Amino acid sequence: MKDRSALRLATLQEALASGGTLHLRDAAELCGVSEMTIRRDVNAHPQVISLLGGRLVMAHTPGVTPVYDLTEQQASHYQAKSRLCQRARRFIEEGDTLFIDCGSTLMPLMNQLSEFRELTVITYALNVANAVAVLPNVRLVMLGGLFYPTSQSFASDTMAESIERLGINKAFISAAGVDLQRGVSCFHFHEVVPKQAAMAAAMQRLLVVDASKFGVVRPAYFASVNEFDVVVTDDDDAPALLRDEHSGQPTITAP
Amino acid sequence: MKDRSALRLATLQEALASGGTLHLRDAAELCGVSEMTIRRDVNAHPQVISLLGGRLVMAHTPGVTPVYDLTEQQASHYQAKSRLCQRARRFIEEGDTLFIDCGSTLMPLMNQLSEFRELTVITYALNVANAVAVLPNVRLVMLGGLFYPTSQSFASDTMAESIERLGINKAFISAAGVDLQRGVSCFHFHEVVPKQAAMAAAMQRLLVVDASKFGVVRPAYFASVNEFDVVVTDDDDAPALLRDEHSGQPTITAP
DNA sequence: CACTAAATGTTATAATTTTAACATTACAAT
DNA sequence: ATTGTAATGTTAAAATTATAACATTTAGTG
Repeated sequence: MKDRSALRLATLQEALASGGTLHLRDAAELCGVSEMTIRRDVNAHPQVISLLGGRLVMAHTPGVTPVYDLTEQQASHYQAKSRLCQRARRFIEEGDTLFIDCGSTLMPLMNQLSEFRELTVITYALNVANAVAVLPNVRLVMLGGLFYPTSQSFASDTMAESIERLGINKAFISAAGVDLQRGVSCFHFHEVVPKQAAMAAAMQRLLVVDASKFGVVRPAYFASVNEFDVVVTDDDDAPALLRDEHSGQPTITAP
Repeated sequence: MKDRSALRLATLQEALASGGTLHLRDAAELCGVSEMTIRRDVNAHPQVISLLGGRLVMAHTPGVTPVYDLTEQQASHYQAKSRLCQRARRFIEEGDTLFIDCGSTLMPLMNQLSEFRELTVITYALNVANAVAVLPNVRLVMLGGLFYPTSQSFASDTMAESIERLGINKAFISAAGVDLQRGVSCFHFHEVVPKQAAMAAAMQRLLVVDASKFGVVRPAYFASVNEFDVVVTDDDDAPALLRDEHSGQPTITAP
């Protein structure tokens, strides 16, 4: 017998390629077989198509949910990040033009932007862009270039001058390491130019970092701590860690 | 009473940001409320999070399924689009640098790029970028600018010159209307500049359109039919529709 | 052409999810 | 404090989905 199963799988994959869901009964009708057969097909290839509440969804295809369950622990980790961003949110005002850095730290902040009437977000990160693209009240400006998967962001040789031309109210910058002596650093060198350009162009510079980043140094240095106007953090000891004789010390958010 | 509902939504969104699913009971425990409350929260915001077989999934997040049901008709419609792109795929060669236009027509083509060893994709569309970003074998170049939700694409005053600087092998262009006399057109004027610039910069220009587009004229004209080297279509009558006395007639893919 | 084995279909049953109605709690304003 | 309103919780019933066991069909083989 020919492998009709593979043929059906291909049909269903095609149907789902653009990223929707297909009800089991429709899939069965589409393939001209019983629901049970579709069930068996799909269960035999969980890495291709998954069955979720009677509906077929792609498991892995570009732009589609890998269907696995988050543990409660994983989920609560995001809660902590979310709290950090709730502090950062207090610095945003109606009508602001915000520069949003790449990384996962600032993602929860994007979910809070729907509370404003009108904002503009400038970013060079794909994940940030996606989060903002669905908000009808936020204008999105994307800085393009070559894509770097590790940071989900773009870089180009013209990015610095593109940023110079923009009017930025507040630059929200994230980092992988913060050290009073050795400065603020990140993992990837391609992030340095956009970060520095945004800081130069912005009226206010905010560093958003969780407690785990203090005393850490990463490969790519991009600024000293006192170049920032505000440090937003969830670390109770941050004020002590960042105490400095310099006059240009940033405000540190209380825990 | 404070709006705890929005807070829970943000928490759940954050938990789901990396693209998994969260069981209703875990979501309830995570937020410290009953399952019914989560149900109500989620049902009130179907465009943010959907409930699918007792599990929460993002409706829109980066690389994640928008959860709506494909009808059988829609599903087979995608099959048609997919077939169209299978024809378009035959023009791609190993190592190519491709310009990919915005719209939904060319999305199935992105799913087929993993069959190549190495490619480069240049685009100004967010949905295309998301599809390509997950392919390890494809270099992605994004053209940024202000985001236009209707076409999920970006536009800027420097895009034309950005494209001029790029070396494009093949430009895959989509359209909303194709007419021999009135030319090739799309809905939105902001798409005109990138389309024209890409066609000018490319070594080969391919128009990819399904049968429904022939004889249709849309607001924004951007090219005449014979500016294209190839017309990829699933319309059997296309050769007749596009017959022309001009010498520069494009190749038309056989049905 | 009968035989075998795999694939598919059918049915009944179990488990789960959804819905609806109503009870309870929490908050705000007086 | 008291009351009204909105939010949340609880429960039971309905609808849906999943599983398992067994019947039937189909394709390949001698």
